[in-house]
Amino acid sequence: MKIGELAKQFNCTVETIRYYEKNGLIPASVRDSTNNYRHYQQRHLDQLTFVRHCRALAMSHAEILELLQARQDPSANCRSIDQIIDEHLQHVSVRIAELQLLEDQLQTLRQQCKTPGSRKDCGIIQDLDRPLEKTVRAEHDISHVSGSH
Amino acid sequence: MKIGELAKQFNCTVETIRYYEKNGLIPASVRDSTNNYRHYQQRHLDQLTFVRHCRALAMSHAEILELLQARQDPSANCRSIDQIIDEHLQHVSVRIAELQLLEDQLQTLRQQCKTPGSRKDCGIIQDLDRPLEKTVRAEHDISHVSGSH
DNA sequence: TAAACACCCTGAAGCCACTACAGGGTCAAG
DNA sequence: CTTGACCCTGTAGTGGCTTCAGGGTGTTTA
Repeated sequence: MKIGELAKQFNCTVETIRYYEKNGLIPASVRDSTNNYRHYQQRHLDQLTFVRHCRALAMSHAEILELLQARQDPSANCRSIDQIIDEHLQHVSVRIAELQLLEDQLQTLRQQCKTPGSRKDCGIIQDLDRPLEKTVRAEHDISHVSGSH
Repeated sequence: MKIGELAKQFNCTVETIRYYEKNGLIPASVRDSTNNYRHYQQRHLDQLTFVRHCRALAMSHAEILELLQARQDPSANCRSIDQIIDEHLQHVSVRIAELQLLEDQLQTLRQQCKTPGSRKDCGIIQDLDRPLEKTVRAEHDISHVSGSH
């Protein structure tokens, strides 16, 4: 199976697959000796299924590489696998809490301007001109929607 | 006021301030003619307050630059300001919903391995070896914790 | 048989908002 | 006069791709 076909089947781009291969998320492909095209076999499909499932669960490549290790070693203990999932779940939960706090703050801000008028009287700009609350700054510091975990 | 002092007051690094200046988020600093050190005045403090407040609300630099435009033009209409906030709020809400879906999926996954044992029997790995549900893949496609908005 | 077009290759640069580092200059205290 | 804190510029790194430049290959159709 050629790379384009694989990409279509997995609903991603060929660049993504090449990128995964380069970073060891899927095994190296077999190359056609005449044109150097990549060819994929069942084991590639299986591992790509695993990887894409992990990515859909928002795991980082580092986390996925750890899980692949465990996956390849049947004698490994479950503990390390559980730990990765638990920590990841923790990241996600923290991120949700942060974003919910943010949502509240933005809704409050949005309330400052109920009636559209001139910028001079805009409560939103006036609000943003005030410094941050100490509490907010302390706990939350800076994060963004696309923020780090 | 020198850059280090400013950074301390705003609880950020000097590199961040230099970066903001380079990207037009704060006005160019006045330079000391003998040693080329940056010096900051009240207008810098005011604008940096605004910018840091926006960043604490997870706005992108592009969004902040738009708001700064409106801020500098007292004759501007409130509408554009509201719109930026509304759209940003929308991003945040969507992101929260995505992450909550993710959290559910991860909790379900975590349930697959209740008793620590050998990797051979690990329900988590077995689960990850299965392809994604079509519904999930379709609506959600791929995102990550630090995901895009 | 040749042109058109779809597909494949590599390697480098771009995205975002910083962060870190290399390699220097400046300044105040002891 | 040395130490150490601060400042400068410019470049590279982060993650997970995406895009682009500049090619080669393969199939189909005129």
